[in-house]
Amino acid sequence: MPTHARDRLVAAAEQLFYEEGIRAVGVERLLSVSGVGRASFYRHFPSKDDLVLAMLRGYDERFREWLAHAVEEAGDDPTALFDALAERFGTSALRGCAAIRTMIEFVDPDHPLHRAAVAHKEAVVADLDRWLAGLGRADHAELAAQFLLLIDGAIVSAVRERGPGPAHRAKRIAAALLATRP
Amino acid sequence: MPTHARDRLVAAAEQLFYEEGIRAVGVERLLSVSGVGRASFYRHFPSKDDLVLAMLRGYDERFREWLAHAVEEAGDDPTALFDALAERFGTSALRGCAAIRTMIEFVDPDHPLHRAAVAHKEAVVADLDRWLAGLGRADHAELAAQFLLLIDGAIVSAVRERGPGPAHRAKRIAAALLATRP
DNA sequence: CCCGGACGGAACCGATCGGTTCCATCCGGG
DNA sequence: CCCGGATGGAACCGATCGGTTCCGTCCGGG
Repeated sequence: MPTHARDRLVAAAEQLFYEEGIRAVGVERLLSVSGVGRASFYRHFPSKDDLVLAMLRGYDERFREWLAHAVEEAGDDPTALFDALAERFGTSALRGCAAIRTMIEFVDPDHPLHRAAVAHKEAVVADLDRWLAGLGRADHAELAAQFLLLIDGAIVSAVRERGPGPAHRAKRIAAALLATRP
Repeated sequence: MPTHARDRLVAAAEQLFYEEGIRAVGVERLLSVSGVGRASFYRHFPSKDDLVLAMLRGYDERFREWLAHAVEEAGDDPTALFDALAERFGTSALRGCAAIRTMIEFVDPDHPLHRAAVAHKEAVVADLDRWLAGLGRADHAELAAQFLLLIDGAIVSAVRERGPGPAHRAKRIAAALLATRP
């Protein structure tokens, strides 16, 4: 339990936006769940969108760190990320990826929140590219894009299927891609 | 230009919900764009959600027909669907897949609109399964699920990348999958 | 010609939206 | 001890939300 109002707001935002959607959650709910006063909200964030932005920043940081840890733990095997994904899919109420959902809820490509979500995905693909290049693959750039396509496909599939199935499926595809020489 | 109020409403719904999102478009906008009176709206649809449902039904029908046509035209080659996808991605403002977006905007798995979107995806995977089984693949079920994962991954990628790139990427992956003997 | 169904316009409803303002309180450091 | 910054509560704002109701009009078939 964070003590500062700002931290409590971000925590409530992460939970509520993830479970119900951004447009679906009003400021009122955020206040009652976080226990923060209305005035304090707008002292810390000029608008609701800025809170969403803060939530996205935290998501970007945690998710990529989590991914990197999974890959590193497996001896720099990028396909290990799908095992980590499978584990995550197995837990309770999966609701997809915060960035994908933001990208889709704010579908206008010029919207700041859409752009922030896109930036997260581009950062992930850059991470993937580094790991795949580390494997000595000449086609690391294409592979990185393919891996992100598999990750996003697995996430969307998992929202509807529930369970680790889509992650295993994506891993099998990824392994097949790595098995073919470039 | 459909003459009947109901058809005009569905047409406006398809356009507006696709371009801006379901929650983002109020009944007011639907009325002014369609030129339908408020009373007529609720004469044809008990609620806004029912209009969304009607829109989804139309999307399911058209999209699957379009997919089937693309596959059939290529001599029953299922990977041809990615070429059709690439063509679609190349045009103007791609905003993703109506079903994925509905599934994500109404993320509660028990919500009728979420369920309807899931049903569409399950119908697509059933179509894929038939085509792949027609190829004589023993692993047609797994392949069908993999193909849908690739389709959804390509769509999500395309929302952020714009252009046919993700579709070509997905096709290359699909071809690699078909190249490996089961 | 006239009747009835389909329709559009507008007023209206309570609820909620995101956001502003004022005020009382609480708490820690000087 | 006391001051100041951070806070929570509540009233209030205009706008919009989804939905209901009534009424005048238009148009085609009997």
